[in-house]
Amino acid sequence: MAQLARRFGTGPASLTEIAEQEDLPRAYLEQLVLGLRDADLVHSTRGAHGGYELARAPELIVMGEVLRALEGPIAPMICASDDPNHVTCARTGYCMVNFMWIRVRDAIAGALDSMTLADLVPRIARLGGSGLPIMPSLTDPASTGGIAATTVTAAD
Amino acid sequence: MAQLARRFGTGPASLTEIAEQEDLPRAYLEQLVLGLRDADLVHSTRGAHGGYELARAPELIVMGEVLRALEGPIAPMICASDDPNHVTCARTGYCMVNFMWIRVRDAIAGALDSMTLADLVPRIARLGGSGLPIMPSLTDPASTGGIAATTVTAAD
DNA sequence: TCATTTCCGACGGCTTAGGTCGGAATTAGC
DNA sequence: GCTAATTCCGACCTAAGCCGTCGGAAATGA
Repeated sequence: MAQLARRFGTGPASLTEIAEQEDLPRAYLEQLVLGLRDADLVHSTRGAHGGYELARAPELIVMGEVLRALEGPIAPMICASDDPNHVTCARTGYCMVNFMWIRVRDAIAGALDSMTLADLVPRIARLGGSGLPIMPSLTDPASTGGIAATTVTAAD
Repeated sequence: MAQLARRFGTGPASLTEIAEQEDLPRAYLEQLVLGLRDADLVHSTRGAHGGYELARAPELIVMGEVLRALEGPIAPMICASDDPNHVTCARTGYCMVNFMWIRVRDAIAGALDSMTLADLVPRIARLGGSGLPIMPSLTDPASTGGIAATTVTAAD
């Protein structure tokens, strides 16, 4: 997704290209991108000179969507799944451990839903194949607050 | 740990007892409690009439400790471990994906470190073997904020 | 027509979580 | 001192999941 974000707006990119640049097996990428396509995060164009491209601008793709598309519902525990129609066990409602996991799950979802692809792939690194992306100082706690700290809605 | 919290102050409880009440295999509990003991969360007294008991009051045991004792360092990804002396991969520092996982990890740690055993095992359910514990309304978002919202120090 | 590329289902290996088993060390009560 | 209760500990087992492979069918531009 990072690769696709960098190329956003420049037409479809084939998996073979991405596989080379990211040093990952193409066959594996295929499998991953399938889920992303079903979640409408990427568009595919088949045939020669085809490939994949982001379905939306990086700013509009929250990492929660990406992760859910790749790994399924967010669930630190089976009994605390994101999935609206998951089977709740009989204890849910009075089980304290479940209560704990729900809070953890919401924390994860909150973090993920407060980041967009654009946050991870800064504009500088988008078109110029300059190499290493510049990132917000990780050690400075103040700077982290600057990233889309608004949309912390743990959907349910 | 919930069981031990309820019995806190009433001397050691044997695993056989707990296994019965919680309907879990004793042999499995043994394995779990070993980690808890090494982390100084429970004290053990060997021999007849021995057993385990909390090393501290439930109010002083944060769930982060418990989880770390049971499951190891908090790490949604190998490259984003809680463990101070974990091996950082070469990309750490400029890898955006790692950046994302770090934020997720901090969210998890924050949630876990803001809950204590006492929050999960309300006083009402401590001594009286009355059955179901009473829990703070889960559906009411306002109430969740009331639980030890202070100690959100993602230790590191 | 052909090379390129997505699409798709089946399969395989390795690691891990979750759990079992058997027996040694320790200790209270008799 | 004996015995029963209990922790302690290492070896073992099993099902599931992650990561990845493989082979081929369908679409499409040149």
